[in-house]
Amino acid sequence: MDDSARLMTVLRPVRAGNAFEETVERLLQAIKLGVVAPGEKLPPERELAARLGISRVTLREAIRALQDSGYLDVRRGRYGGAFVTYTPPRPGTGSLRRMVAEMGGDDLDDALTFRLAVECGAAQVLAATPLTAEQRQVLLRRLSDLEQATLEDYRRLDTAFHLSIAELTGSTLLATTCADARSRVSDLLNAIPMLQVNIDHAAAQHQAIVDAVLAGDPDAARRAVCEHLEGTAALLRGFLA
Amino acid sequence: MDDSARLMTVLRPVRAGNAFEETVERLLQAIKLGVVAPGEKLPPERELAARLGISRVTLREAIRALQDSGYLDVRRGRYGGAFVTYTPPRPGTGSLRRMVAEMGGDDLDDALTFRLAVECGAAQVLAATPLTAEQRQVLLRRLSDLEQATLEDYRRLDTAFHLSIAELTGSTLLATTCADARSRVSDLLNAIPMLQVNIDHAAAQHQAIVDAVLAGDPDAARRAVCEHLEGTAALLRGFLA
DNA sequence: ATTGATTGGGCTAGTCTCAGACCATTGAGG
DNA sequence: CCTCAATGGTCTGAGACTAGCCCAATCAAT
Repeated sequence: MDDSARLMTVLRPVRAGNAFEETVERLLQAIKLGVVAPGEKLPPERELAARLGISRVTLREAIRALQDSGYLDVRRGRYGGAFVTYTPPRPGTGSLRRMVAEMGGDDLDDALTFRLAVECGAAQVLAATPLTAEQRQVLLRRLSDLEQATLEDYRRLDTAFHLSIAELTGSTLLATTCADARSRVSDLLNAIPMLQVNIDHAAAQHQAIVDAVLAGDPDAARRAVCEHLEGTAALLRGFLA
Repeated sequence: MDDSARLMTVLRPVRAGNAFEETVERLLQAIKLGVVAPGEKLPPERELAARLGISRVTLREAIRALQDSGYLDVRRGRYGGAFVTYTPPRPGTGSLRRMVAEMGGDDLDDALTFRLAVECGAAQVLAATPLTAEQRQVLLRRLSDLEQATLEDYRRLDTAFHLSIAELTGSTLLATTCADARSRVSDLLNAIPMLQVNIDHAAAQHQAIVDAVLAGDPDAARRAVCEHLEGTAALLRGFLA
């Protein structure tokens, strides 16, 4: 926490890896967050390369790697493309332990703290903002989508709900940061068995979050998100104890 | 806020620029945030290049650019190095308008919202954490440093105080995010004339933040940071109206 | 004055990445 | 059955970036 800590913070690596690695990471984020749902396809290579600001060659290497790993099914010709084949693996505590071991305990705490801070911050900001009728509708829509979700779609729609809160603030930076925070723990969340008790509990908390936001109560919104995320974190740690 | 918005969020450019540009940006961040104070020097090129994960050639190009722009004074030989010569320009509303025009109004709102969310989130998390005696000391030290600051050092120590809150949470991700958020508005903050009234007002708010954190009251911490940052944001917008 | 450690300055060969052009495959619509 | 638009597959030359090496300058210690 002294000045040298701040040096480490700011003078950290400029790049997380080479273009290929960063591209794989980004595509994996899109897939695992369900931004591109199973069965859907990525944008055409030319368009995607332009969006990501990389060359088609590099993009194709990344797509090839994900194809080899079983995340994508690439088809040629018109109406072809890179189709998402990935579905979250069946939860099991064994795989959870393995993933945490790979990640490292400090990194897990870091990721959970990070997510707690940015999601609480987003909810608080949104609750302090006067919302349009359209914004309220989006939020309620996400909530009802989640309530009617099948077990298959639950995680994806849960992600959509949480990310919508950040998106509705209108801050792109905040939205990308929340997406990043979520993706850092998404594998772990997917490994938690989904019990009906937990889902019901989560549903009540989601409702409380929406209520607080719509009521324009930042403190209540903060508390509701905090409670929800700490519940999830506790569940996670419970399977590790 | 529909699904296409989420596509834009996740499938954004992988890289903000080439290695040279990103390195210049990072060094500028270290200088403008005062992580390397005026008169101090950057780490030796070899060490710095290793930390940033780039080659010495690229680093030297970036340093050269900052030297040409008057941010650094580079001296050879033992006890040489790249010394920071930059000091924040004298505030003036004219330069502020120009900078905002360059930045774009939407980007300004984005940056301010982002900063509000992450700093409130950090303070809330820290207040919810049981602090060690050492952590309390660090926080109090930063506060007293700021209270005794000369006009010359005020901005730098104000930055140090705010960043310490995120650092004390122990989350590297949160610390880097807060540093990033601050650097996005630092030029604008530096352009605001510093009136004694505002400094006194800010001092009281800083004290309120520390009180809430030490008292372990997340809601109060959130409110205190929110009030403080919205005061600054209002001041900023005031000079633009 | 000499020496030695530390630091910036510069060169080269090799790898990564890119832009752009062209080829191959697919399938809907005429 | 043909055609054509959309899409993935491939190649090439140029530029960006890197690792590693050696040179040049500076200054405290001797």
